[in-house]
Amino acid sequence: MQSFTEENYLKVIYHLSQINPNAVQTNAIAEKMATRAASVTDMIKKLAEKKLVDYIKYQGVTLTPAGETAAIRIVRKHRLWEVFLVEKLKFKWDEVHDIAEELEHINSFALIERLDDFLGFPKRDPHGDPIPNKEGIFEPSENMHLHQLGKGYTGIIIGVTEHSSPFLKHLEKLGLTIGVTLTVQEITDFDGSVELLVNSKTVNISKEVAQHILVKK
Amino acid sequence: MQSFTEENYLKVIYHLSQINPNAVQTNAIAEKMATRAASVTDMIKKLAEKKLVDYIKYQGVTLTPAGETAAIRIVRKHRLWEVFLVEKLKFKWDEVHDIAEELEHINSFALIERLDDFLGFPKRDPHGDPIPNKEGIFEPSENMHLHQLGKGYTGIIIGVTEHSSPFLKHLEKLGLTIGVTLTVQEITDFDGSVELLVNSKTVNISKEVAQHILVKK
DNA sequence: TTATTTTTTTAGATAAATCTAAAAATAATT
DNA sequence: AATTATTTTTAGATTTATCTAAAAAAATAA
Ligand SMILES: [Mn+2]
Ligand SMILES: [Mn+2]
Ligand SMILES: [Mn+2]
Ligand SMILES: [Mn+2]
Repeated sequence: MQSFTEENYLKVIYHLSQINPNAVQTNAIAEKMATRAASVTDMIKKLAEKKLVDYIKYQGVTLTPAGETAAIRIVRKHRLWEVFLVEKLKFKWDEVHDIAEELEHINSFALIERLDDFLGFPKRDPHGDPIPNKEGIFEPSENMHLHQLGKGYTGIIIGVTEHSSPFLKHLEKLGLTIGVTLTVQEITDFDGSVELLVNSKTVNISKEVAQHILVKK
Repeated sequence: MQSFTEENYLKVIYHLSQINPNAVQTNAIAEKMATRAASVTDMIKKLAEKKLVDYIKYQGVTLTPAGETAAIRIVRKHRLWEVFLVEKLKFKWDEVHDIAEELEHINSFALIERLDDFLGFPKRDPHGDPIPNKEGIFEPSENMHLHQLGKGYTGIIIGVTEHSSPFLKHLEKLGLTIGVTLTVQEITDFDGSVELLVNSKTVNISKEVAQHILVKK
């Protein structure tokens, strides 16, 4: 078993290696964990000792298969708890992250399997992120960022790649929530902002916002 | 805020001072926490520093009002989570304690209030223990141990004062679960064992078992 | 290729929670 | 009241996860 701290490191390394498939840098981990590079080096050595990461000095880390399994288990728990909080306890999608950040460390196999059952085996969390099954397998899906959808195309919002409360509240105000259908009317050359048609109304969003919305055609 | 460890100490001190209203002894805490007396002394000093306990060297500890409030908050969380695990996730009453022991430390006021709402504001946990309300108030109730009920009297099981899995499984096998009506037919002089009538069948239990069942007339 | 900047690691400290062994205080027995 | 037994505390270590400051390596720029 891992400590909470070790689990948080594993999850951060996992997420960073999703974004960039190369070895994960010490500094990148330090920033995500809001800690110091020296602390990261200490912890990496410990995780390497436990065979959860492969580590070469000055060359960053990658998860071993055991490390990835552990990381995915935590991601699974985090996302299932988020579904519980939104679906059952009626939290808003911008309120659940911090609580799930604690709940993900509760250590009981039976608990998470029963929770999954209770929730009806959901495939995505409230932010559209996929939930791996018991074996750690993600359902394949073809998403793209709204920014890349192209003028004239219609898509359905299936997720977001930014989870901060201000961003999520902003989307909600604009009516851009999961499952909503939209059409790209215009992409401005000047600043990359995007004009959308949503429920027969025109909505303008910045390039930055568009880059954090996932859609499928 | 308190650490998990501090919270566990506060809860143990609270429970011990319920059983015996005098100051709680260092050794009693050490036994319950499965730790050493020296460690308890260290932690007591820290809790006294934080004004959560009153402490006189060699004279044991008592909770301050702030300490009691903190302890009751943890008890509330523990018991509400147990209700969730049994009522919603279909765990057995002997399986929930260890999981609740972790969940009780999740730190979110909104979470516990919404959970309480979701569960329909239960008044007792799966073992019959009372759940304090948001303000820390317990509903008054007049229980007695089955052992003290007296020959010929009829009562309803409302709780247990022993939470180990073997004990709870034993009760279940005997049909002695919460809400069941029973009549005392005989109390044996020799060993204090009790003969009960439960659902028109005779059930014999030892004195030790009878001492851990709470009933009301 | 040399110099500069950035990244990463080491060395050494600190704080929290624990432990063992020994000393001190209190309680119980002669 | 003196002795013995029990309980509790102190002293000093250990383990885990941090940190700062300085050294070392790697990457970038001149
Ligand atoms: Mn976490
Ligand atoms: Mn999420
Ligand atoms: Mn606990
Ligand atoms: Mn209980």
